[in-house]
Amino acid sequence: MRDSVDDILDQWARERPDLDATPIGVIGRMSRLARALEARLEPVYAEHGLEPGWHDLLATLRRQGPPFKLRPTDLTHSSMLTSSGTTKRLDKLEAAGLIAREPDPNDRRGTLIALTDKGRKLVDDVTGPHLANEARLLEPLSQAEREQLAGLLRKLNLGLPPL
Amino acid sequence: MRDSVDDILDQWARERPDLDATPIGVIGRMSRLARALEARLEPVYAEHGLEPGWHDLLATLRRQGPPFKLRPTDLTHSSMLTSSGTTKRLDKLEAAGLIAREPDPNDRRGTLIALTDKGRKLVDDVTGPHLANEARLLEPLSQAEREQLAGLLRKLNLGLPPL
DNA sequence: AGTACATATCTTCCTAGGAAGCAATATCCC
DNA sequence: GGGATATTGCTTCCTAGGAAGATATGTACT
Repeated sequence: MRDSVDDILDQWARERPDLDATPIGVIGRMSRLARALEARLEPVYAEHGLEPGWHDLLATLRRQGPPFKLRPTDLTHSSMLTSSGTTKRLDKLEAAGLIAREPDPNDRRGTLIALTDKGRKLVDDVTGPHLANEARLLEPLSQAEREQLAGLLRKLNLGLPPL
Repeated sequence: MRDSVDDILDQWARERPDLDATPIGVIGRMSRLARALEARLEPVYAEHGLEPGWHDLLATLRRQGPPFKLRPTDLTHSSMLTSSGTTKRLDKLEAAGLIAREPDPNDRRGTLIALTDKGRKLVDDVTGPHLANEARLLEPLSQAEREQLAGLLRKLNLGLPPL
């Protein structure tokens, strides 16, 4: 079976036979696939009233375990946002009553972000359906193929050159 | 070797042992990796004065072969943008003299987007270095692993449920 | 031919997030 | 201890792109 990236590779082979376009078979597919997958995660978020990106942040707090607190800096790193992006996303989540800001007792510059009870309940409600949805998206692959894919992605990730 | 997603999976196993979080090992890694890879493509674009996303559009025109023309609708699909996003991106590329809009002789509603000579030269200059950069990013994987990864991504892509 | 519906592109309006910069506090190093 | 430097979180400003809608044209069906 061929996909649209195979067509792209054929076009390059015809138009620029001097170039080796095969990296597109990996990187091009991954860019497109990542976006296509994310688009298929959003409906489950939306069913629970979550904007895209909110679950990622709430889940990061949730999986720390009690007391479900992190500094904004930590959330910035885990969410791959900039600090200004994190501030804005936290503003929304705070306005929705899902997180609360409190002063960091160990650093008077800092703030701690805490899951509220409401946020905790919400993330606990949505994470099950969310993971079931992700599992559904992976159904085209066998269990062995999923593990193989995860392993290749890990290897590539660990070998990434610094930016 | 473990990566940061392995830590995330451990956290979920501890906090929510009732859930199967393993899909994150594929989908979470892919989302993060796709963004990390894209960030590492941008410096090469920037060296040639291209904004992110411009190369994708110019390359789509280039690999069609002569006369290097497509309708905006086609570009919308290939770039995974909406039509309004495409219009704006085309505005920028037109202002930069890299593409030209001309009336579609076969459809009076339509427009054809054509690579200008300048656009053609630019995309021909940048695609080589761009592909070399992509190849560099894939160096952590052996040739066999790259093919395996491309195959798994293709399979997953082809099996994706409709949105 | 004419009516209904579909499609192509662009426009308007809006928002998420980035870049740069700021004030407060912390850390380092002599 | 005290001055230089780093870090924290936020603010301001800006832009890329989405959603919804408008307009013009094409297509299908009677």
